[in-house]
Amino acid sequence: RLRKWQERIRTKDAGERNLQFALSEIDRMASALGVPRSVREVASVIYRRALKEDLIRGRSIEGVATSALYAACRKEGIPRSLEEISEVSRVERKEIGRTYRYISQELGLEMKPVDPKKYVPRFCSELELSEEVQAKANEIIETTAEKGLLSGKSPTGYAAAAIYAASLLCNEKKTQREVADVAQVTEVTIRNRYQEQIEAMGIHS
Amino acid sequence: MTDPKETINIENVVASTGIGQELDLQSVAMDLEGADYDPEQFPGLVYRTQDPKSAALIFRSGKIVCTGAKSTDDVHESLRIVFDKLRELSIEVEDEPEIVVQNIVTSADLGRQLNLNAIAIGLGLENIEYEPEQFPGLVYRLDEPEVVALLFGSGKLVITGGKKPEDAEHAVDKIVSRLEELGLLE
DNA sequence: GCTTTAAAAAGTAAGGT
DNA sequence: ACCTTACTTTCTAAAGC
Repeated sequence: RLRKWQERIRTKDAGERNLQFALSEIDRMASALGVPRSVREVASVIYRRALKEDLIRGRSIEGVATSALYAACRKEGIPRSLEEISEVSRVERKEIGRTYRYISQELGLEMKPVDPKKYVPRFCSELELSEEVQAKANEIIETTAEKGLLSGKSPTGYAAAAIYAASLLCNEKKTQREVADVAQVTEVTIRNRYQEQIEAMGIHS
Repeated sequence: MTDPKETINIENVVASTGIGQELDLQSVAMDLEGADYDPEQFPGLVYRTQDPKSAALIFRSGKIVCTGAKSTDDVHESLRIVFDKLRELSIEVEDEPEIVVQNIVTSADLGRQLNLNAIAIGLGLENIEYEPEQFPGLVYRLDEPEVVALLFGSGKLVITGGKKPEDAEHAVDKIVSRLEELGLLE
């Protein structure tokens, strides 16, 4: 019947419009975050897979699009924290987190936990810290993580503390507040992680 | 070495039951002191017992959910108190309503620190959820017994979703042996 | 899906002193 | 800097939206 045919067209158009909306949202957020085009493409692929696997039912298009971008950043090794992602999305942090966990699980993305070292280059450049500080921060993260200090800790707070410690050790001191602001964590978290890290590194200061 | 099973502690028991009679919650709320009833917000009336400490959710259908008790015995004792309170309001309550335990939350201690990153890889990323940016615990779902375990860096863990106290013991046994064969304990 | 109730684990956060 | 309170995760039943 003609009506069924029209309905199919209408549905197809609606689906097409939704997909275009999702992809344009991914593009808009990716631009706002300043991530490379390759990440937007990975995010688009993840979104299309989620669509194909019918994972959007009961969830908002924007939520899935945002989560796909969050996952893509991690997959490409240039993670943005949920806090940073939520600043360019109209979906709240908690919803992005739970949607990400859902699509990650359903699509079998097998995402490894974020390595704090992945945040070092970006945070250090925002703080205008030298390569020497970056190398020192990476060393602190590597060494203390091997000793088991990383379990359960947020990657951003962990990276922030190591950067703070490295800036002190390299005589390029940044205050806890400055580091806390770029990493979007509190000074309390930096203080706590910093104390554990310098103790594990056997540094007196 | 202390057997992790010895460290198991029941933290919460959830059970459901019913008095086999419909209730007018509005009048129960009026007569029962300490009752919280806001049907606009939630259809159940909340009544808390002090000893044993628990919270009972009483519904219009006469069905009741009891949560917060530290043992199955405490669940029975708490519900006995709730039943008596309702009888004092001259509401008919069956002599011994059937009480079904729906969930038991347990905590335990493996006695050694855990490298959650290594455990996440070892158990298989497809079998766990570990997002330290969102929550410090690693979520591990077991098929037998059908429970969920939350593993922490300290070596402590939480087991939930079980219906019998033995479920937690079996779960701890399986987790310990799994981590041992992966060489991730000690 | 949400609403409410309880409880533990450990990390993070916010407000007050 | 401390302390307290509170939110994140997991589970489960109930009735209703």
